Amino acid sequence: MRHLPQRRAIMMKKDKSNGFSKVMTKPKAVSLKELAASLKLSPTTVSLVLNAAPTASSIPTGTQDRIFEAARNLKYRPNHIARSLRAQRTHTIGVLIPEMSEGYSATVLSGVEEKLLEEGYFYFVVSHWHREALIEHHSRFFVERCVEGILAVDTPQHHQTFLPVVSISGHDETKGVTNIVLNHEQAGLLAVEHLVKLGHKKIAVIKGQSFSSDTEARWNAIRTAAARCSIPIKETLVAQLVGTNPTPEPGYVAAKELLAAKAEFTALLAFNDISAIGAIRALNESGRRVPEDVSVIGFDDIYAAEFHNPSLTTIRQPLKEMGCLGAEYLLKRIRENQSDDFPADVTVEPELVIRQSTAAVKN
Amino acid sequence: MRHLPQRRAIMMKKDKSNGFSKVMTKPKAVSLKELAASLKLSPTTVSLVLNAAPTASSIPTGTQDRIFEAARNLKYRPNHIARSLRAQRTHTIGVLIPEMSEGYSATVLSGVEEKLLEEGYFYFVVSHWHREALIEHHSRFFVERCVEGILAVDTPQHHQTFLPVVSISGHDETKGVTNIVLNHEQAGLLAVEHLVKLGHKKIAVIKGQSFSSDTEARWNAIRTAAARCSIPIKETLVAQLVGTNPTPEPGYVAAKELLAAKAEFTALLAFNDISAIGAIRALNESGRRVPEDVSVIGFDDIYAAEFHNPSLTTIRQPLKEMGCLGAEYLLKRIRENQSDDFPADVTVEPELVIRQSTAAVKN
DNA sequence: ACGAATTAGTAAATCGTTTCACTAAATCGT
DNA sequence: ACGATTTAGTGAAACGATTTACTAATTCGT
Repeated sequence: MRHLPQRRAIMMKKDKSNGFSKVMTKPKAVSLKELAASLKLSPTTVSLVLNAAPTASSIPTGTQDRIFEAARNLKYRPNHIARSLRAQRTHTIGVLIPEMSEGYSATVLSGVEEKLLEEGYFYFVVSHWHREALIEHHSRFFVERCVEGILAVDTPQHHQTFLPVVSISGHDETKGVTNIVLNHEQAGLLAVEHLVKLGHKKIAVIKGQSFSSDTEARWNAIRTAAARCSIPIKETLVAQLVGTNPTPEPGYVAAKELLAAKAEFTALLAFNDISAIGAIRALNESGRRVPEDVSVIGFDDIYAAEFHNPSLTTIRQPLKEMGCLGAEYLLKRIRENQSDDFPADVTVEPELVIRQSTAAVKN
Repeated sequence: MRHLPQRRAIMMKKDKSNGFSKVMTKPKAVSLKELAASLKLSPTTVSLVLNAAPTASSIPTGTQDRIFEAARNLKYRPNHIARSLRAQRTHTIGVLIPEMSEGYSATVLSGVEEKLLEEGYFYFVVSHWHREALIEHHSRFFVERCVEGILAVDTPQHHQTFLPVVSISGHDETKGVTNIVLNHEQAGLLAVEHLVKLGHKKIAVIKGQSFSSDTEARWNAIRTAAARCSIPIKETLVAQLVGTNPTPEPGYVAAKELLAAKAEFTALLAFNDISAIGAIRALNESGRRVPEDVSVIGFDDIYAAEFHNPSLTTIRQPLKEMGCLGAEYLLKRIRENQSDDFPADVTVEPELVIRQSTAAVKN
């Protein structure tokens, strides 16, 4: 019995020291002051050298080397918070998205991320779920966190801040906001012409949700293109997505409506790929085959488009590139915020990707 | 030479005034000191009151009201950077993901975001593209930026930091890391039993990429479950995903391999939904129908699973919930970092979702 | 050999907040 | 009426970097 406690004590000790080393001794990051002290130099000198300030040219190479070496050995990393406070620059931007959906936002974000990391910037993302109040709320938090600019993705009417703002597919008319937008006219034309070439005359359209910022532009483009091709779109062949569900469900519902209206159509222009997928489901359920009975064309070219069954003919938006461009223009604005001649719009070109969801109309 | 500086100075001035008016007066956020000055109080008092510090109880209501009102009027917002520096708390965490873009990461992130915003935390996301060096690199940046913890999503072997770490589907054996994991045994069992009940005996399997942290656990679970059902998996019926392409393409390739091997199978267990979709494409191309000729079952239940054609039978992982849980446990660790008894694992339960990609075997 | 320029640094202010340690006046208990 | 407590605050030191304005010693040009 006497041995047992002892053994346990020993084990405990072992455990503890073990745990201690594991739970972290908290190797409290070394500060500039400590680094300087270890070198018997002033923080000033060390800072100057490590930042390669022009003033540091007077510090002899030997000293500089000592400083670099000590920094490496002690694993010194400047505290970004302190630096931000002093320099009034956080190298951080805020990104507003409707939601973390797999297709659209994620792809745009991947472009944003690539560009920003390249330039030493980090970003906060927040979703607003199409709720005005959340947009406002998050924008304020961004200001509080001292982001240097805001990138709004598919987010309309952004509330006024003094921060640089770039909007991707946002159609933000606010003065001073750069918009990264698709050439919608061309996109509409590509879509409609493709269907017309395949012999379609009765074309149905599913418009986007009323809150989606691309809805109006895309709808106008389609109408214009259709008129130009002398195939005006019939009122009865137009449905609209409803609700904030980011799945194909609203497209499914809209297509059901179109089918219920009993107006004949041989082709369907969906607002985007997600809704096209929902629409195809509805068409199949009603006994119509795609593309044999109805041709369906989507928008965006998200990953899912290629591997859906049937694979989707779609108007490709270069989403990742738009993310890159958005980040790029935002950084440009941040860096040259005295100048005023930023473009109000930067346009990217759509591309028709023909796959298996469209086919020539049956005679 | 003497004139040049002068002329440039004049031009600069013009430029500046020009930019100044247009770039919008930069309403430089008001600081605590300014707010205090406007009230003829000290910053201390104002800070105490606004933060509802216990000490502030001695400040009369009248003064408190004046302070609140002035804060509102001047739109005072405390500078988060300064606060972070002083308090040594940034209310920010870093999230590591393999890449932004597939269903997996985005869904997990939506859970993470929800939980974190609820608690007043923001997060940085970075993708590492499965590259060890990037994981290391980003982790260092996280430390530099003073994140309070790191959430690693589907990211194996995380390098040691002194920061709290929670890993989602990471199977990180490092002491002190909490893992949010699926009950893989159960998941494997659900999948295999479902197929067995449908009469399948020749079951093919597509394993995950070697770098994916779930690969091993899932494969073991499937093998164990199959053995228990007396349907051992034949070597020739096992393929593995290759490459980092986050689309269905690797699944397509793997299924092609299985088909080329000419070993008969009536059911296919894919590593995840994405690869199941690719596999179905390959099966269709080889003239096999799903589910009539081959049943296919996926994993994850990403959005696309429900609306794919045929819709995917799958083993659902509660991805969003896992994100929530990950965030929750990370915050718990951050707040109680003295204590040592955090669970090494938090297990969530899978769910069999039966849709149209599986059917009874033909006799 | 003398002033100017260069070399090798340092002290102190600053960014915007929080917080510890105070004070001076008013009020209270007895 | 007197010390103790409460009330209503304030001053100054952090947090960890950057940066401006210095100094003291050396070297240079002539």
